[in-house]
Amino acid sequence: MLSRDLAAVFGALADPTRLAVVERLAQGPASVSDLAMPFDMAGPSFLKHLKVLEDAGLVRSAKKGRVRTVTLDPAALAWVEDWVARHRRQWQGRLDALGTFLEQEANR
Amino acid sequence: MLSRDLAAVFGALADPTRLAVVERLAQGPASVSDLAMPFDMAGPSFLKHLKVLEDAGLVRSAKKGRVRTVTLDPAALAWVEDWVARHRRQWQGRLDALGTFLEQEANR
DNA sequence: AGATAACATAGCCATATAGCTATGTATCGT
DNA sequence: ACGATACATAGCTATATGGCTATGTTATCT
Repeated sequence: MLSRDLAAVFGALADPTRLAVVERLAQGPASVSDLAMPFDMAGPSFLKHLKVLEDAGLVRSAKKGRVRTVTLDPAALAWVEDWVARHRRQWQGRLDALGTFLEQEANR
Repeated sequence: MLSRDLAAVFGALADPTRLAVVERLAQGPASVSDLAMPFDMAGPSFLKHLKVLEDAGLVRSAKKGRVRTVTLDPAALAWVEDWVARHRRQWQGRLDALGTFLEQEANR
């Protein structure tokens, strides 16, 4: 279904570097070099990670002068949270129904 | 930090096949062949996907006779939901703070 | 104007991933 | 006992991913 794009979002989060970048961005926007600083990684390698995050819709960016500022886009995170919450609830519902069933069985 | 394992969970969900399997399992446990049926894929290929899900802790399984039954493990999903919710909230807090700031500026 | 800074692009390389076929093993049905 | 069923394992292949260096482009600084 829509699982194709959702899979891309999960894929973007499936890497320690990108996960750390998202965590950092949750505290506010930052430039590319600020974001790259904590990582012992060549520039181009890091830029690829940013591209993955942006392609997945987790991040937006705009360039002013020679510095590009990156911002978290909450839409993708909201989507992930919603999907996970829905399936957790559904599973929880199953468990509750099973509990009721076992209870009924016990009272016969 | 703990990001390493969380990345593995995201990685397990970063594939349409595995995502669909999780969706199916949210409705209740199923055997390997039941799970595999919707997919036009060779048996061993599908088994690899199940192994990825199980290694990531998203799924548990037990074999009885010749059939292995697979069950969703809610712990990993809970973890994902918690992480996403935390960072969304943090980001939302930033936005709210910015709103307050702009409002104060407007009133001077 | 020239040097430096901040990305951006191109292209290479090693490993990981996702698929396959062929074959093996342990149950189950008759 | 024997064939069929339900996984499991081994090993191959093609493409994707994540890293690098080298080089280019566009602002900013002095």
